[in-house]
Amino acid sequence: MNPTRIAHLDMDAFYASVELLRYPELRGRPVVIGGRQAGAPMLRRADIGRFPQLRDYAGRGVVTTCTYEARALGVSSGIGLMKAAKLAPAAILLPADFEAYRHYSARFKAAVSEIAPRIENRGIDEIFIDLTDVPGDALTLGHRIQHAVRDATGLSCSIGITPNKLLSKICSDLQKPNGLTVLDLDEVPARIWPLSVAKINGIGPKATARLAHLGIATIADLAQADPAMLQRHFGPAYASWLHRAAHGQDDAALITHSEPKSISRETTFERDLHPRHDRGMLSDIFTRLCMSVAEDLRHKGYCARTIGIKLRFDDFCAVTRNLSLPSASAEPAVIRGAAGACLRRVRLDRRLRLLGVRASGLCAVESATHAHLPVQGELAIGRAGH
DNA sequence: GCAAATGTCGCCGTTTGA
DNA sequence: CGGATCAAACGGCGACAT
Repeated sequence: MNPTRIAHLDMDAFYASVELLRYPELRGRPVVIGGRQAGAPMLRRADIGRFPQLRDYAGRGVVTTCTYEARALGVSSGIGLMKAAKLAPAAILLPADFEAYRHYSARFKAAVSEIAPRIENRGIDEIFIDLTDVPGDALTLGHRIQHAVRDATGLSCSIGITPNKLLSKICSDLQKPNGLTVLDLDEVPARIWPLSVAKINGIGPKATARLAHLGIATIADLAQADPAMLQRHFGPAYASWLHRAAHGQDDAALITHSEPKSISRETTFERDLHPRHDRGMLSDIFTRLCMSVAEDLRHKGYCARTIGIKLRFDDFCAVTRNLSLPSASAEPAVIRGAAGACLRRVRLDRRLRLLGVRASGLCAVESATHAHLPVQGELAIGRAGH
C-alpha cells in the first residue's frame, strides 16, 4: 500500500491565457476578462488592433480574471470594472467566452487523465489528481503533467503535490505561474505555518476576520491555539477541523464522480428595476430565467422536485424562496408557475438589482424512458373536494 | 453610486408525518 | 381520541468556492 499522494493542478490565469492563445499580439499587455457575460460577441480579425480598453467601460460588471500584467497594476478578480479602470485604464477588456474555456478545460483534463486516471473536478480550471499508485517520484510526475498540459493546450499550470488535498491546494498556489511545489508533512511547520489562515481552503473572509479578532493571523497561530478556546468560539465540528487543518491533516477522499444538486440561472440588471413601474420587464426576465433553467434541466437530463427564486434588492440584501412540487418536473410552465408562487411570498417594496431561478431536488431522467414520463400538467391537476 | 454567475454545504428553526 | 414525541423534510440564510 503506497502512502497517499495527491496533486492539485491549477491553470494559470485560465480565461485570460485562453484569450491570449486567440490573440497572441496581446501577450505582455494587461488584459482583463469581464463585463457582458452573455453572448460573448466574437471579435473578428478586422477588429484586432482596436480592442476595447478598460477606460471606455461604463457599467456595473466585475473582473472575472486578468493577466499577471494586469495584476501587477493592482487589478484582481472580483473587483468592479470601474474600479479596475482607474487602476489600469489602458488594459484590454475582453468578454468571457465560456465555450472556449470549456473546450480547453476538457483538453487539459483529458491530457492529465492519460497520465493519472483518478481525477476530481474542481470547476473549469482546476483538478485534484490521485498520484498514489502512479509510479515515479513527485517532481518528475509533476513536470510530466505540466508538459502534457502544455502540449495539449499551449497553456501553463501550477501544481502542488503533497499527502492530501488540503496541503496540495495550498501548495499549487505557492509558486505561480508554472510552479511545481512538492511538500511532505514534516515540512508543514517551516513552509505552511508562516502563511495566513486565509490560505486554507474553507477559511473565507468571515472566518479570517473572526480568527484575527482572537489574535490568530497565521496558520502557526492557529496550530498553537488552545483547542478548548477554538471550540468555544467556533463549535466542536469547525474547531476540530480548524485544528487539524493547521497541522496539515486532512483525510478527505477524492470525489471522482458526482451528480449536480441544483441548476440555476440568475441575472443582474443594467439598472435597478422597480417592481411596479418595471413590472413588464421583470416579468419577461423572470420567464426567460425559468425557460433557461428548464432548458438546462432538459439538456442535462434532470427533473426538479423543488423550484426556488432569489432576489437581490438595491441595498444588496438578498432573499430566497423555495417551493417543492407535487412531483418532479422540467416543464417551463411548471417552473414558471412555481417560481411565480415563490415571488408572491416576497414583499416587493424596494427596487431589484438581481433575479434568479433555481431548480433543486434533482432526479435523473432516463433518456430511454423519457418519452413515457408525464411531462405536462402535473401542477394543474388538483382535487376539488379538499 | 457600487457588488457577476453558478454551485455546494452547513446550520437552524419550522412543519409535517408517523 | 387527544396529546406528547421524534425524526425527516422543508425553507431561509449565510459562508465559501471558482
